[in-house]
Amino acid sequence: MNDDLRPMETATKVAPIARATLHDELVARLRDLIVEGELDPGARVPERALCERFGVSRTPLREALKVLASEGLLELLPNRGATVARLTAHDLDEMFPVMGALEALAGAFACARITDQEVAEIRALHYQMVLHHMRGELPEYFRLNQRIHELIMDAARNATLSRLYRGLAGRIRRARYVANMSQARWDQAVREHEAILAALEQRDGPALGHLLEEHLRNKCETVKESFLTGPGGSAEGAPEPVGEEPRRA
Amino acid sequence: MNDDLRPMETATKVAPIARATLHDELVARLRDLIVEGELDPGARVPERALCERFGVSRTPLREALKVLASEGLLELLPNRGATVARLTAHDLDEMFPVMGALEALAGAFACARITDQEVAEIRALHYQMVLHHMRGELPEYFRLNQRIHELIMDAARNATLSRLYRGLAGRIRRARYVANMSQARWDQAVREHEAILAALEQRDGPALGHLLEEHLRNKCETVKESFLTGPGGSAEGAPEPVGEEPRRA
DNA sequence: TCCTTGAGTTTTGCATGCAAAATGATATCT
DNA sequence: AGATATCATTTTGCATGCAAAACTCAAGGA
Repeated sequence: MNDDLRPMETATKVAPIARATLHDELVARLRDLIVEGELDPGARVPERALCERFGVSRTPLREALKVLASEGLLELLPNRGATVARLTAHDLDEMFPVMGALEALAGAFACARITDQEVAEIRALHYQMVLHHMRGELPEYFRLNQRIHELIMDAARNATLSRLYRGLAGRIRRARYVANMSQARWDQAVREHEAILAALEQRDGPALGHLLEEHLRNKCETVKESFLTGPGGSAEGAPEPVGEEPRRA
Repeated sequence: MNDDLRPMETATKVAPIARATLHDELVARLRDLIVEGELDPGARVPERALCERFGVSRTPLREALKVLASEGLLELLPNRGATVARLTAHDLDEMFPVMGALEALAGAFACARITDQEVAEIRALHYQMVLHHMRGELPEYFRLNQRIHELIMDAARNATLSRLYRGLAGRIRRARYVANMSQARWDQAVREHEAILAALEQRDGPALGHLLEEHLRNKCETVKESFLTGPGGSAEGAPEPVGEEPRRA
C-alpha cells in the first residue's frame, strides 16, 4: 500500500491537467478517502499517520486539510485536529432542497443546450440502468444513476453550477452508498427516471426541472430512511449523526 | 495600521466564536482584502509582502491562500503563486442564474418560516433604502439592499443554502461596488424591491421566488453593463476580462 | 467509589531553512 | 539592432524544529 507520491518528477505532461503540487494531489486523495468511505464519519484524522501513509511532510498535508474543511468534508477544531464531518438528518434536510434547486436549474439549461448525441448517450445509460434495476443489481444501478445526473449537469454548460452541485453531492455520496432503499422506492425512482428521460428528449426544461426536483426530494427521503436505520445503528431517537462516535467519556 | 495578530493569548473567550487560529483569521482578513477591492483582480498576491503586513510566517498564510483559492477568490498557479481571480462576463453569466436559483429557493423557504418581526425589520430597511434611492445615495442604497437580501436568506433557515449563496455573492461583490447603474435601472430595481416586500408580507413563496430570480437576472445585466465599460479601466479598450493581463511573450 | 490532580506523552500550530523553479538582467551571436 | 543564451536574484514548495496545548493515566483525597 505504498502510495506513489514520491516521484513527482514523473509529472507526466501527457495528462492535460497533471496535478503539479503535492497539496493539490493530497486534496484529491483525501477527498476520495472521505467520500468513498474509507475514513469513517466522526473519526479523527491524525496528521502523523496520513503523513506516513502518503510519504509527505505535515506542511502540504495540513494545507490539504484546511481546504477539505472549507469544503465541509472535515471539521477542524483548534488545537484538536481534524475529524471527518458527520452528516445529521438535519444536514440532509438542508442539503437536498439546495441540490434540488441546482439540479432543476441544470435541467432547464440542459434542455436548451444538450445535443442529440448527448441525449442518446443518456438514453443508452438509462436503459442499461433499467436493466440493472430489473436484475436487482443495486451498486451498478447507483453508478449509472449518478452518471446520468452528472451528464445532465454537464449538459447545462455551467461550471459554477457543476462545482456547487458536486460539492454537495460529494458530501452525501457516502450516505448514498449505504442507502438500502426499499423495492417500492426503487421502482418509483426508476419511474421518475423514465419521466426525466422523456422530458429531456422533448427538451421540456420546466418539466425536467420539476421532475428532477421531485426526484431529489424522494431521494432525500430514501437516504434519510436508510440513514436512521442503517449506519449509526438504529435511530437513537435523537437527531444524531451518522457514524459511531469513538469518544470515550 | 499595525495589525494585532501577535497577542494570540488574548483569545478573549468573551466573543463566542473568537477566531482561535492564525490561518482562520488570515482567511477572513484576506477575503476582506479581496472582496472589498483592496487587492485588484489579476494582481499577484506576494506571500512575502502579506506576511510582513500581517506579521505572520508563511505557513499559516499559505494555508489561507489555499482555502481562498478553493473558494474561487484566488487563482493558484503552480510555482507561480497566487493571483486575485478575475471575473469575466462569462463568469457572471454563469454565476447569476445560480444565485437566482438559490435566492428563489431562499425566498420560498423564507415565506414559510419568517417571523412577523423579521418582516418588519426588512420593511424598515426597505423604506430606508427607498429614501436613499430618492436622495441618489448609491453606496448607502447598496448597503441596505445587500442587507435585505441577507435577511431574506437568513429567514430561510438553511445554513447550507446561505453558505453557497454567500460564496457566490462574495465573488461578485467587488464587481457590484463599481456598478454605476443607470437611473432607469435603479428605478426598476426599487420597483422590484417593492414587489419583493409585498410578496414577503403576503408569504407568497412562489411569487417571491420568481421575483427574486427576475430581480437577480436584471442585476446581472446591470453589473455586466457597468462591468464592460467600467472597472478594468475602459482606457485600454479591451472588453475582455476585468483587469489587464501583464503577460508578456 | 468517584472525582480531582499532576507529571509524562502525544499532537497541534507556527516559524524557519533549504532546494527547485521562476523571474530579471546581462552578455553573445546573427 | 534584435533575438537568444547564460547567470544572479527572487519566489515558491516542502521539510523540519520547537513551544504550547491537549490527551493519558495513575495517584491521592473527599
